[in-house]
Amino acid sequence: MTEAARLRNQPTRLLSMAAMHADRRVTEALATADARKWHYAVLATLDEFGPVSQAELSDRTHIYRSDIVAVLNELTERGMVERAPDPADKRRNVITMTERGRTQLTKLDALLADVQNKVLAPLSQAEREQLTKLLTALLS
Amino acid sequence: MTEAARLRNQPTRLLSMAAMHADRRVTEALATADARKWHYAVLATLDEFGPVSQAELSDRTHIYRSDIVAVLNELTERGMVERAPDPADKRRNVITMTERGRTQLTKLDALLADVQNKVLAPLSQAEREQLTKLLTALLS
DNA sequence: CTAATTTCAGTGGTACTGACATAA
DNA sequence: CTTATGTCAGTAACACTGAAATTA
Repeated sequence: MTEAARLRNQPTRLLSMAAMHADRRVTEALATADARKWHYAVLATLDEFGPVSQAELSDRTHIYRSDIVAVLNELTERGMVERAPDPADKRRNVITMTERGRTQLTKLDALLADVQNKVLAPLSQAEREQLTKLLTALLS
Repeated sequence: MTEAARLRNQPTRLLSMAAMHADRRVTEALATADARKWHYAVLATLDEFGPVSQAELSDRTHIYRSDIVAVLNELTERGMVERAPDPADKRRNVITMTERGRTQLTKLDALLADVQNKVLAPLSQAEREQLTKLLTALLS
């Protein structure tokens, strides 16, 4: 059943649909490891920048400060990060990744690498680079 | 403040971010006309295919049947569509666009054309076509 | 009896706002 | 006094599930 031409011809709609399709696959893959996108973003950030405050985590992942709280609650429950008050600034918490978090991150990396391959399967290597270039330009 | 390299290097994340950026602009533009994406999808579909049932509307727009109900309630309140029982099949409703709906659609078309231009501004004409081609390939 | 249509109720991840207490 | 941080409460659009009543 065909879409209206007006809808088909909106580039932003095409972009949304492609993103949704890709996101569904990412979400499915992460779900097999009891994780979701925000969990990955936080773990990857902690791995690269070491122990940081929630505010910095928010700035680096672009997850709102108010939303970081719940993500960290979930990751703490799962034993993947630890939340401790910062002695140097009592307003802050210092978030540290645990060994278990590191193991999880490695697992999620593998799952995501697989998703990228599957999602980008219809494109050649040159086309993948072209896509990255074009999308990056859109965000500048 | 930089993102972790692991995050930057996920093409699906880049795709999501570009789509979100575009979607925000679309949403903002439609909001100035008291509309949202689903409203436009329904009006555009009615314009192209004439009066149809809610089920067909759902199939053509990819909005779930259960969600079409609320969208149609909103469009009916605004006097842009009319919902009448189908005499030929009493299970169905026939949805018809009103004159006011047609006027609104024209307005939304203009708003969206403007958004497409603004969002795609960083790309040349050739690049826009390339992007469309690549995104279409991702969806096949 | 089976299948399609509309509707309602509800969930879940994400994006985003506003307010508040605490501490710098 | 102002600003930053963490937290909570709540909203909104969207994607999706399940079930119920009606009718084909």
